[in-house]
Amino acid sequence: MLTQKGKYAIKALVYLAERGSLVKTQDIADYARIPKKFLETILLELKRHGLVSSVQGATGGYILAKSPGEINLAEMYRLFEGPIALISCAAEKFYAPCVDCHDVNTCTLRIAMRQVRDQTYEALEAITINSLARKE
Amino acid sequence: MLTQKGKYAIKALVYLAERGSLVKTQDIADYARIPKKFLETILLELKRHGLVSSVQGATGGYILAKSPGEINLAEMYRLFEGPIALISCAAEKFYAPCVDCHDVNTCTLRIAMRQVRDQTYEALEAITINSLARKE
DNA sequence: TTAATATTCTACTAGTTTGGTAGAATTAGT
DNA sequence: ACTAATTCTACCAAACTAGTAGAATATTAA
Repeated sequence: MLTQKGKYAIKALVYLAERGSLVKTQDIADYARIPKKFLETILLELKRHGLVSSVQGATGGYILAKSPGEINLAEMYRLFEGPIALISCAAEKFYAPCVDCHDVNTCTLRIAMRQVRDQTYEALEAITINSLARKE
Repeated sequence: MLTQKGKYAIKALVYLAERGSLVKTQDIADYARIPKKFLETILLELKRHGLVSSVQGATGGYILAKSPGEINLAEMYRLFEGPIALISCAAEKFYAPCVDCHDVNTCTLRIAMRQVRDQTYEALEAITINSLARKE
């Protein structure tokens, strides 16, 4: 399951994609029903990762820094949740060997979990912020 | 990511499948490198769910209660980790509506996450304890 | 019948993660 | 200068994770 934080991050990006221009934190919080203070920390994190950019001051706010079609949920998952794989030795970006594994190369669980990861990755990668945004 | 507990549970079942007869907790713990006391609680949980059965006393131990081909990782995931879906409103067995959702029927995130769930489910369901066991 | 060895059961615990909040500092438009 | 926004650091309660402790019970073998 996604954390609330990860879910909020996705919803915030989708709303920014729908608006397409500078949006105040308060507006996002109201629309997506996210506690404003919590949303602030999430937006800062998104900014640090280059997904949004901000304008300071009284007329400031946030705006997408990348095309919404270029942000997919596999990337988002990794940012907020960590490895897509269910065990670290089956991960692509977060690979780490199992401590309790006898032989990494012949571990049947690792091989099976790698296939699960690949399937899940494909599904997540196919979903972009743009595909989630409501266009009218 | 799987919890250690869930991973241990799978490894224990796989080892029981490989042995095919009554096995002492200590043997499983040694082979699968699981803290024995922790493994005890896991085996009890597996027993309560009908996946293993036990024999008490000095020559006791655990044995699979179902055919290893009939236990798949989707079932195991649900027992030890919860919903396969990444958000509860996209879950099949653990469905729960989102508090912060505007309209469940048109929520684009729910629809997309349902596809992710379906893909992941298919992959997990295809893996059985038998397919993970090493036969010689 | 008693010692040995196994499962069973309940409770506890240290550490980490989650889902936030508080409050002050900074920035920019009017 | 005032107002309203972002930025930054620190904090916190509750839940979850990964176990451990210890006693009770069941069975076998001597």
